[in-house]
Amino acid sequence: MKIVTWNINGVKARIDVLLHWLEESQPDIVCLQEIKSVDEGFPRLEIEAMGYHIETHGQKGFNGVAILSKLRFDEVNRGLPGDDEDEQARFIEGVISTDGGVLRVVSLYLPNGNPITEDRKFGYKLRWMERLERWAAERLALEEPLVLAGDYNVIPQPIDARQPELWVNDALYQPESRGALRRLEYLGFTEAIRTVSDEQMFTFWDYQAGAWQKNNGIRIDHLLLSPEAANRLASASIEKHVRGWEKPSDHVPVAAELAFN
DNA sequence: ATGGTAGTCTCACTA
Repeated sequence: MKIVTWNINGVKARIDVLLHWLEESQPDIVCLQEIKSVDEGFPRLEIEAMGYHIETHGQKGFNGVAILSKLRFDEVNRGLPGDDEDEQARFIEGVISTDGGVLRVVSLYLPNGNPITEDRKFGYKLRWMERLERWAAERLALEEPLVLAGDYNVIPQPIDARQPELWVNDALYQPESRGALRRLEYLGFTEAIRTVSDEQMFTFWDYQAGAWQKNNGIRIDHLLLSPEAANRLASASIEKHVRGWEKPSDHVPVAAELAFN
């Protein structure tokens, strides 16, 4: 069971790239972020023609998440609980039945949080992370295979940035952001990429200032596995080459293979 | 300190 997270930065502008990547990568489940589309605008026909079920949680212009799955959904929940005032589309959970039992998958787009001087940005990010931690603690109690996949907008460690000194005033690298991610992981999650390699790897290169050409990247897209999912982890990888394609997203797909039969 | 790029029912905002 190949599960992938990918911040696609606009699904309508990226549909040709997405279809080409699906053909090449052959994922079973794809968690997309920043679809930047309302649900009715999602280009579902072409993707369904490749055998995927699609569940979206979109909004106009910004944000928006989706899950594509070769297996059908038994249940779908939209929105992160804990704040009825929060109207940003950043969270969708799908429950899928496999031959090896139930699998719970989340596609999340954590707030960027910049600038750190504005509560409506950085405060919102930290409060969102508190809500995510509470939600995750509840779900872990189910003792099911659970994958929290997404753009976390957090650089976990200095090694996860080519030039960490450039990020010291950025919301993605604040001690509060990194501490909140660490607390989430310490509930009992295994981070897939760091389980298979200690090397420096990136998942995002800015469009600006030749970041890709200079390999000036950061690692902010993560797959967090519950113990029951981590037990099944066979491999994990970053599909870096996709950043070099025509009209790319600024993020690349991050994949984990779980044994599910 | 600035600007560099990309996407979106923008004429600004988000990243």
